[in-house]
Amino acid sequence: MSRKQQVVSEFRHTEIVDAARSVFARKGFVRGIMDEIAEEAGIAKGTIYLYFRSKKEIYRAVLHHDMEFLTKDTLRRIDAAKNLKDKIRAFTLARLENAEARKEFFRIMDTESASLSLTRSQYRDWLREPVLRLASAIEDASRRGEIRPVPCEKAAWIIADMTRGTIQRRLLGPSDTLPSEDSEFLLGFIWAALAIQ
Amino acid sequence: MSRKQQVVSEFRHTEIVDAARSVFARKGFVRGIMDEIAEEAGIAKGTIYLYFRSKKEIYRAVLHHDMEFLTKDTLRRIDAAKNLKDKIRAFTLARLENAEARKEFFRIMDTESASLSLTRSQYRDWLREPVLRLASAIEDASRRGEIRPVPCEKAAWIIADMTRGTIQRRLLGPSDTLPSEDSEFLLGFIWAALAIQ
DNA sequence: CTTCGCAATGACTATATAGTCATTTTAATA
DNA sequence: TATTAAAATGACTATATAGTCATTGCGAAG
Repeated sequence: MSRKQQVVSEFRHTEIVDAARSVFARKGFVRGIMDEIAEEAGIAKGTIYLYFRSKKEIYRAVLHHDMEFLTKDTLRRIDAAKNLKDKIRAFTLARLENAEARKEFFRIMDTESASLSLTRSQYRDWLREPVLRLASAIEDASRRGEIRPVPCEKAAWIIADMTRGTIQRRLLGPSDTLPSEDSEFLLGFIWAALAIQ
Repeated sequence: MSRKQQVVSEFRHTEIVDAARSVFARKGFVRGIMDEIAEEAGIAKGTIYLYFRSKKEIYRAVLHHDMEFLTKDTLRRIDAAKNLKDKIRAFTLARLENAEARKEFFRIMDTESASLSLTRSQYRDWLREPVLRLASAIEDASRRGEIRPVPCEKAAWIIADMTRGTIQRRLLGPSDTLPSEDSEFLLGFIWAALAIQ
C-alpha cells in the first residue's frame, strides 16, 4: 500500500470512528444505526464496510481508542505526582477533566452497556490498571505510616466509584462546579478518611 | 371484573414480570426476546399482550416493581436507625443485602441502560429519595456537632456511589465477603471521613 | 486523451423479532 | 350436557436495519 493510500485509509477510519462516537453517544448502540453514522461521516454506507467488518467492530474501535487514551492519561498523571495525596488528586482530576473534554465518550460509557457482552466488565478491565496503581500508592503510604492502615485495593476501588458517580452526575445536567472543585471535594473526603487521627 | 378474575389476572402479571426479569437479567432488553419471555413464563406469546401493551411496558413493570421495593426497604431501614452512623450502615446494608437477594434485578440495573431513554436517569430518580434522607441525617448530625461540617448532599451521593460500585464488583464474580463485611468496610471509611479529628 | 484498476456508492436482500388476529380451548352457567 | 363468552394460542405480518454487491466515478499511468 502506498503512503498516500495509508493516509487516506487512516483518515477514513478516523472519520468513521468520530461519526460513530457522536451517534452512539446520542442514540446508544442499538438505536445508533449505520445509515446515520454514514450520513454523519459524509460517506455512503457501503464505504464503511470497506474499513470495518461490522457495527460491533466500529463500536469496539470507538471504545478502545478512547479508553486507551483515558487510561494512559490517568496513569501518566498518577505517576507524575510524587506523594499519595497528589496521586489521588491526579486520578480524580484526570477522570473529571477527561469527562469534561470528551463528553460523548463518557456518555457512551455511562449510558451504554452489556447488551453486547462487552462494555461493563470491559470497562472494569480498563479501569483496573489505574486503580491498581492507586492501590500500590496507598499501600506504600500505609507502610510508611503516612496514613492509617486500610485495605488498599478496596480503598482504591471506592475512590474510583466516587469519581465515576461524580462524573455521571455532571453528565446528567449542566453542573455549576468545575472539575477541579469536584476533585478537591473528593480529595478532602478521601484524605479525611485516610489521614492518621 | 370478578374477584377470581382479578386473582388470575394478577397471577399472570406476576408470572410474566418474573419471567421477564429473568430473561432481561440474562440477555438485556434488546436481546431478551418476547418468545423467550413467553416460554419462560410457560404461556404463549399472544397471551402476554393480553396483559401488557408492549415489551417496554413489561420492562418498566419489572423495574418499577423492584425499585419500589428497594427504595421502600432502604427508607424504612434508614428511618429505623436512630443515629447517623446506624443510618449510614442501614443504607449500605439495605442495598448490599437486596443486591444479594435479588441479583437478577441488580444485574438489569447494572447492565442495562438508556438505549430506552429510561433506566439511567430513571435510576437516579429512584435513588434520590433515600440519598436525600441520608443527606438530612448528615445535616442534622453536622448541626449537632457530631461530625465535622461537610456538604451534606454531596457526601450522601458519594456514599451511594461507593455502595453501588461495591455491589457491581460483587455481581461480577462470586465474592468472598459477606454483604455485612462490605458494609462495615464502607462504614469505617465513611465514618473516618466524617468524624471529628 | 485513453485505459485501467480501485474506491465509492446506494438500491437491494436477508434476517430478526415485535406485535396481531383468526382460530381453538377452557370453564362458568343454566 | 349444551351453550356461550372469555382466555389463550401460535402462525402470520409488518417493520426495521445490518450487511451486500453490481454499478459508477475518479485519479493515475501511459
